[in-house]
Amino acid sequence: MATDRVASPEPRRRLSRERVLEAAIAHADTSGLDALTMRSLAEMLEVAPMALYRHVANKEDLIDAMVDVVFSEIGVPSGGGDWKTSIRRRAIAIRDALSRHPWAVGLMESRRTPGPANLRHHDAVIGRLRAAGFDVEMAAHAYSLLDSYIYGFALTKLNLPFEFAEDVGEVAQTMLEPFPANAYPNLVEFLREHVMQPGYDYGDEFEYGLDVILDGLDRVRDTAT
Amino acid sequence: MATDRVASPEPRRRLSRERVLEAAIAHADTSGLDALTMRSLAEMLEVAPMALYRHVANKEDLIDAMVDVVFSEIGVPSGGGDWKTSIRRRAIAIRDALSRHPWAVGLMESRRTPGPANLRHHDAVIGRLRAAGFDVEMAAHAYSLLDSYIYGFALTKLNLPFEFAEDVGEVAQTMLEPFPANAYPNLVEFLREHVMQPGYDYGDEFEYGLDVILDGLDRVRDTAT
DNA sequence: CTGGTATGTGTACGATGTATACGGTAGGGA
DNA sequence: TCCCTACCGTATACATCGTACACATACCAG
Repeated sequence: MATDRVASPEPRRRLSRERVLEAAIAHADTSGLDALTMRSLAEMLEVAPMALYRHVANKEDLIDAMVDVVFSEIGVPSGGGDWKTSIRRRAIAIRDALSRHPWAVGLMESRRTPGPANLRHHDAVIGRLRAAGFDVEMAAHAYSLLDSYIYGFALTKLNLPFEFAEDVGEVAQTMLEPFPANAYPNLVEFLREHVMQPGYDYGDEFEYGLDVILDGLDRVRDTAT
Repeated sequence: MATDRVASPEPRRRLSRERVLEAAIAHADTSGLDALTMRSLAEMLEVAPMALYRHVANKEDLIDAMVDVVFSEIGVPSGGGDWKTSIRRRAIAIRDALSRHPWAVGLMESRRTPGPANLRHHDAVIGRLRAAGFDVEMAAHAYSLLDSYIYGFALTKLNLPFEFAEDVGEVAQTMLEPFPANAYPNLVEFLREHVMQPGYDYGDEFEYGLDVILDGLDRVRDTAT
């Protein structure tokens, strides 16, 4: 018998929590959270489904861990410089992370057992706001406003029934088709004169709204001082 | 045989799309969207599960219709008066509707086949902004900013791991327990000096942020004119 | 080598959405 | 009054999901 257990071409690497997490995130990134079943994940890793349960307690625990990986990718806001610059950078880091990992939208704030990267992130942002001169209450206002906007933007963008200006014509067509022509004149004008224009990308709206918010917060911070 | 089919105590009302919708929304309101299964819904209505499929095409169609009911509850912004007042009222109407129907958060913007109430709502809001002097592009900015905030606030509020100031102590305790003491000093200060104060209600943050946004939009509208 | 612990497997169960075929019933024309 | 037909509710069944449980195997300490 050729029991060459050393030179086996595929050494059949041991499973680990890290490998499970990595595969789960890759799978969710490309196929969505619905497609992430314990069975499909096991197939990717070429193990039996139940093997996963030696490394994650259950699917909930798996998702908790996946979310914490996303938080760790976001990092924490840099310390020095203008508060607006560093908070702005954080907002864009979140948007980018959520655009890499769309499945995480709607999960980021819902973990009842937040991981260390999650807590570290919140701690750092609050610290940055406090250092910028926001008192505790104003920091709460600012944090709520910023995160509502950031996650809300990701949510509405994710849920947009179209992606690029090319599709949007057809989508709008099928959306409005079952209804009488001219039933929604403002909506039609809006779609035709803005959304369907070449070069339109809803994602561009993000920074505009973000700056309105940052300027508004800066103003109330000044008056409070 | 006493075949009094008239005076039967429970006339066994016929099913209808309206009855199915009403029951589905009531069930989702009290028990969440996860608990809304075709089987549990059928049980509420005292019919066999498959009876539902005479009135809704499938679960997706059911949820589409439920979302449109929520849109119809929100209504459309009033025509007259200050634009800020009517847009502010709309924002609060959405928040209230989503607080009655938390399951709808995350679904409102994702319907690929929006119902009539949905389209009517969007049409009216765009119309109100245009009438207030926003050009098409500025209306797009404003709409994106407002809705991102409104839905984002609902999302983060929904996902908050605590509800009232009483719970928050325990929740914070269990959240921070597995980590070294003083690992997250800013977070701890924030929880202790703000969130755990008597009378704290995260919901109160909504109007503060909303007004920052409305003032910001008013300012850019003025400069554009 | 030997024994024990960590890791992977096979099988099975209850829940879910829904396809398909069937049975009852209401209501309108004869 | 009777029957026919269209509609409405039912019974059964299947694929897919998360995961409990008992067993098999692989690896490491003595």
